[in-house]
Amino acid sequence: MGDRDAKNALFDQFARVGKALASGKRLELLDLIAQGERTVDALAKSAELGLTTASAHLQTLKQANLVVTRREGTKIFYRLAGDDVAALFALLRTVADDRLPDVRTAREAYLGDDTEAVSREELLERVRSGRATVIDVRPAEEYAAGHIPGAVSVPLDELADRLAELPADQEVVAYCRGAYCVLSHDAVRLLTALGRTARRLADGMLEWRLAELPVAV
Amino acid sequence: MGDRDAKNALFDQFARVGKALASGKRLELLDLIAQGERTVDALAKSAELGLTTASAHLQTLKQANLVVTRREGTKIFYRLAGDDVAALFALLRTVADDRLPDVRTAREAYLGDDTEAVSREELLERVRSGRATVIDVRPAEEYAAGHIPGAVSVPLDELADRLAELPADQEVVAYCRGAYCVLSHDAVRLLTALGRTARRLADGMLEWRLAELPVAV
DNA sequence: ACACTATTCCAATGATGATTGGAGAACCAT
DNA sequence: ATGGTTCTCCAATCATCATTGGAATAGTGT
Repeated sequence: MGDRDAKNALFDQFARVGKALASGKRLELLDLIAQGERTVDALAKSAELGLTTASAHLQTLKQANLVVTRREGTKIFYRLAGDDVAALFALLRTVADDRLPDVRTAREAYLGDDTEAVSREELLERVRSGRATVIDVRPAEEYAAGHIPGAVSVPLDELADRLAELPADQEVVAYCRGAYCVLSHDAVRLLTALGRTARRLADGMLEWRLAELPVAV
Repeated sequence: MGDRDAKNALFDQFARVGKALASGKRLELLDLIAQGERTVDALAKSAELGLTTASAHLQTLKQANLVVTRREGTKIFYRLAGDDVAALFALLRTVADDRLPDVRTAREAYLGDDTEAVSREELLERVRSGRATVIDVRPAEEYAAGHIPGAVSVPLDELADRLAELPADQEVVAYCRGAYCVLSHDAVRLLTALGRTARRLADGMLEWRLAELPVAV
């Protein structure tokens, strides 16, 4: 047998990444950061956390080297250390969803009634043939940090007001952050209630990027 | 914005999986369980943990549904809930290794001086052309639970005694549990010290299985 | 029924993590 | 320099987790 202390040290090092992923708040911050770099203040507001609490969690993520920071004046921007981190995050959620019945329950409670989904392939095909309008319903800054080519930014809060911009005779496909983002679900429910034909991308920008599909900036 | 409580509940559910992965001891248990089902007692001994401590950690893994149990008489066998869990575990280690310099340090300290490695493809090619003898240096019960086709079980403890079984004019390729398993490193160092030509598989059975290469039982 | 084995449950202790407000540090603008 | 902004550090409190020995449970063999 190899040296016990050295083995413990190695596995404790692996556990640092596990520990970073061991809090719902941190996972929510990661979910936001995965959409593009954000400041501490913006992240705290989006995740509805106190500034110091958010900062403490971000420090934890930073010490696990899952995120890196960039300073610009008084602001500090956090972004993912790499796409391997996004892949790990996505796999964690998939495993949780596949293994834990409570995740399915919580997901259904959060996302609401299921709406019709289209796959990434179907979306690409619809865009190519001009048969659908693709809208990005995330906040504008996330769209700016990278979006599906051809998609129009229509943040969910503006959707009802900007309905006229969307062709009434065409299907609308909405997408947002990822498989557990509520925005596209809300968008489809809103559009359907207003008499439009709408569907949502089954997952979102996170999975799109991980599938190495083209991203526009 | 969606319902805050529901969103917190969802992310806290995801975090259950993270929490399960947030301990070096549990990761070591997972590493062992990934090689095939084992009893609590066997796992406690292999990981050098107290029985109740091991049981408590196994309960944690079980409550996260990363492992499942099977009873046989008085014994309870733990095994992985699925290969998705193995993939998550492997990705966690890869990300940790790529991101945390301390992991590299701890790995080098544990595995010792680096020995020459062959890729999975090279191993397959060498076996096919009969140019190498492949030995599985894990404990016999792990070999029994599944091994590389054509490999011979020579647990590390028996290697020195069973040297005569290995053709002296052929290269030996040793493999063990995975990329962070010390056994194949020790085997190569031992064989080289005894004048044999030996190399090790770059990773191990965990990665072999995840690559969906054939497994013999 | 009884002893025996394997494992979990329980309770107690110590260790680690989360959250918060307030102070401090880095930077910018005037 | 001074004041304003953004964020981190510090210290205190509370909550959660790890570890342990001993009791309890489930099953086997006599």
